[in-house]
Amino acid sequence: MSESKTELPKGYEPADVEKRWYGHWMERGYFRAADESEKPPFSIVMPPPNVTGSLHMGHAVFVTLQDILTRWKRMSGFNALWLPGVDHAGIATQMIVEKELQKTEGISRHELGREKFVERIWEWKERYGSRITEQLEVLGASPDWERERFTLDEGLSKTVREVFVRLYEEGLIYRANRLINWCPKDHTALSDLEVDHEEGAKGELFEFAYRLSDGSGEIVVATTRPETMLGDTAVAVHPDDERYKALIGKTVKHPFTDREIPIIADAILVDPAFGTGAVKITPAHDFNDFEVGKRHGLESINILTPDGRLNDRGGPFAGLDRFEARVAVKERLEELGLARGEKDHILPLARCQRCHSVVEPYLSTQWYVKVAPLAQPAIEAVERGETVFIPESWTNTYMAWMNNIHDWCISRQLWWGHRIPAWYCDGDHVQVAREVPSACGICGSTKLRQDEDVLDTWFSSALWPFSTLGWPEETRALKTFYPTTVMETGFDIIFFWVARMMMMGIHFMGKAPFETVFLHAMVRDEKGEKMSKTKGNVIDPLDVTEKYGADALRFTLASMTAQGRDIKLAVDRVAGYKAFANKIWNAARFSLLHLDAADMSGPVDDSRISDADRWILTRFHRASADVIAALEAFRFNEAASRVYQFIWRELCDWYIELVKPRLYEGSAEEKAASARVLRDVLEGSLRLLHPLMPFVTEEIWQKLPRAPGDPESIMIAAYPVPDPDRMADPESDRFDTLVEIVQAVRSLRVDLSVPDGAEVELFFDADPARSAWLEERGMWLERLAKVKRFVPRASEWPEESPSVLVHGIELRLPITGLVDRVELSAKLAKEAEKLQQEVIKIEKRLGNPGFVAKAPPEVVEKDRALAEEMIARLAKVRENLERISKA
RNA sequence: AGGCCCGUAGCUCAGUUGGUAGAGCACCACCUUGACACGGUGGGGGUCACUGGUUCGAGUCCAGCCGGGCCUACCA
Repeated sequence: MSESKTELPKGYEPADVEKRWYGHWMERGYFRAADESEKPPFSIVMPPPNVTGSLHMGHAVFVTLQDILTRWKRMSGFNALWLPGVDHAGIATQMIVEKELQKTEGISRHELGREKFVERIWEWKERYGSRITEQLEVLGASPDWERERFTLDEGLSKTVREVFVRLYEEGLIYRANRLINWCPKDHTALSDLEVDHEEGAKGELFEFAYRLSDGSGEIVVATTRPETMLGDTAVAVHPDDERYKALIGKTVKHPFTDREIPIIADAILVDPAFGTGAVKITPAHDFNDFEVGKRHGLESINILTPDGRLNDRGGPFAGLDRFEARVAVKERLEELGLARGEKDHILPLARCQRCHSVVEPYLSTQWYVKVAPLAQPAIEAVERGETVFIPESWTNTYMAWMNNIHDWCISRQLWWGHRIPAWYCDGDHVQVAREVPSACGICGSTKLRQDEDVLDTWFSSALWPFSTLGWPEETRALKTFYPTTVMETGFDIIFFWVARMMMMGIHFMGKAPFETVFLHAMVRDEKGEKMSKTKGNVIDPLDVTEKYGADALRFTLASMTAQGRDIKLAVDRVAGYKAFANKIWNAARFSLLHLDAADMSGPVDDSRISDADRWILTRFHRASADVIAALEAFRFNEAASRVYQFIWRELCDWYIELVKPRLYEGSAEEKAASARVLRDVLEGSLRLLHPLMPFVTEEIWQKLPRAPGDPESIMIAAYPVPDPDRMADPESDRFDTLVEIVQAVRSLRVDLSVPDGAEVELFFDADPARSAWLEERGMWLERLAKVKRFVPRASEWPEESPSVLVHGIELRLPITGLVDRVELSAKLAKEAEKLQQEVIKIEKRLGNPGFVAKAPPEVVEKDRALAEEMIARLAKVRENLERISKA
């Protein structure tokens, strides 16, 4: 890094700067957190991206927000840990490698065999598994990479086994044969959450008749899935339905099999008003029917194979795909004269979240977690505020889910994942163990085979906050960082992940895994539509970063993260914040031309600095306080806009202009004092901004003159600490008047068509004290408002000129021949009209006895003062108008 | 069916105990002044979806209503 203050390039170019600094930070180990420290702990565990993932805006959001929090806390004196990791992503990864295998070698995973196939996936992981984390680095992420974990690594696998065995021993994991959601394409069971319910798919309600066995007639049922009738084992009617009362207890004859099917009464399931009021019951292929089957002791007939074809219980339809069978069954029923018509019907469709196949309710034996006992403490933890959701409204969502939670199907018929630590002997005894058992614990048989299934990927994710810290070992890191401070993630995985971490964390650690859960919104395109490859509206973070820099993207995402709102990302915005980085860059370029003069000995000497210096110091401390308050409340957009407003509007637009007279024309002493303030405020601004824009701030910071004790990187410098005395400095507020006068004069110049370059005489009318005050500060008016002479009213007074009032000081410029009097009159008339309206409004309020009597005195007082000022201004504008139109 | 969120300037959005409606971009006019045209200065633009209520006072609280989005739910 160059130490010289030589000219910086004119524009800020992020590309090389970002790469350079990231490498430097890594080398110096700034991202590391200590297992033990004097400093208070702050911890975030990163939501592990899928090993198959490539960077998208969702990642960019979490990286941005978590990195902001981590950098801010690190700078604020915390032992800040951001623990990174990667998820093995069961189905997704297996599918990718399977596809690759098929493509390159033309063989299926079955042909290769389980062991070899899993080896292939590991090879794939070694080659491509670090891509996603490398992409996170581009954004400036500062997690402690040395602690990076993979959900399938040795340590975490051990945690998973330990948890599984303990839960099994506690009776909270069990095995059962029941209906589950089955994906016929992926050949695996799915949890309820992995099924998407599609709204309003077009289908039809098909009606057909079952003939009564005794030949006395028929009963008509309705279905959206005619093929399931092959597995029907009852027809249900409502017990009070007069139409069918006499039929209850009779049987019907199945047209394709020899089965006799009973007609039963079930008041829970049957709605007499829907369809025909008679319902075919297929316990093996419908969740409701399964319950009916249990109530009435019906047989469950599975008619499907795992890949969604009709099995040999499908009679003449065996071998057909389920959708082919649907058509075939209908046709056959029609041929038999049993069809009774069909109606259009909107039906909900359940689809596999991964492959979008229509999911089938399927009878099979799976492993489950009994969640109710785990959910209760997790509910209570939130109720008593041990864990807080932000935005708060997610609390309801969490509660609603937890209060109505179903057992969690955790076994998956995949090869990639944590294999279930259960073994079966030839005597069919089950043994769940931490290590491979040598013999059956019940019958002593040594012929053992391990359960073929693996665990739901989310099972290991649920353990993330403590598995990554070394549990079940009682590590120092675990002691220091658990419970974690913040969980920052997307609301879409509140059930998948957050709720389950809560349950597991409390169960195994005795404490909820995080103090605060901050849920960010989804990133959409600028029109508010979900980004998707098919729509072609995906904005690639890497493209954006390349073009505008990581700082600009981060700042954009932060400034758009308002609580509870989707992030509608417009690339224009990013361009705007690149301009912001450039603005700071140029402010630094300017400053560096003068900072050699800065007096760096000791603290800032208030007796030597100017009003403007005091003013900006106050502003800086106020801005710092606001930014910190915003970050503490997770109001990222507020933090961003406040620091933006300070740096651009207050520091660049005002202070840099205000400090110029002294830098250019001041005495050496004045120069030294003001340059010091300029350095301090710029340097402080960089620290304030650093968590949001880490790169440009470091690049500039390194070029500034060091104060004694400054560290070697802004990353490890202290975050600004607002000083209450500075914030409350009354001198600073008095200076606001000068700012307003500058604005008023500039405005007058435009009104009077004074050419930009022309210097003017400023006439003013004020009490003696303020006159003196103003004249002493003439240098600023000279430079900022291009005033060449101050003329108090006593000497001359341009009677014909329009005037303006600023805090009781009346200002006038001499009128010139260039003025367009018609235009100016119109403008003044409009202004008068506006003021008039305001005055009417305020006077009406003040005239209301209720207001004066009941409103707080200070509010009334404020209004009175306001009315007075408005009236005075109105009078002035009217006078001006009269003078202008007369002349 | 139940729940949640949103509707404020042309666009994207702020607006935290109710007290003179804000920002960024876009737009108009002027300015290449010795940090920056990724810039400067000055402007225009809103009946805060709608209807009631509470209140001296409502963008802000309450009720209702319209419009948009999302989540949960086993209707054959």
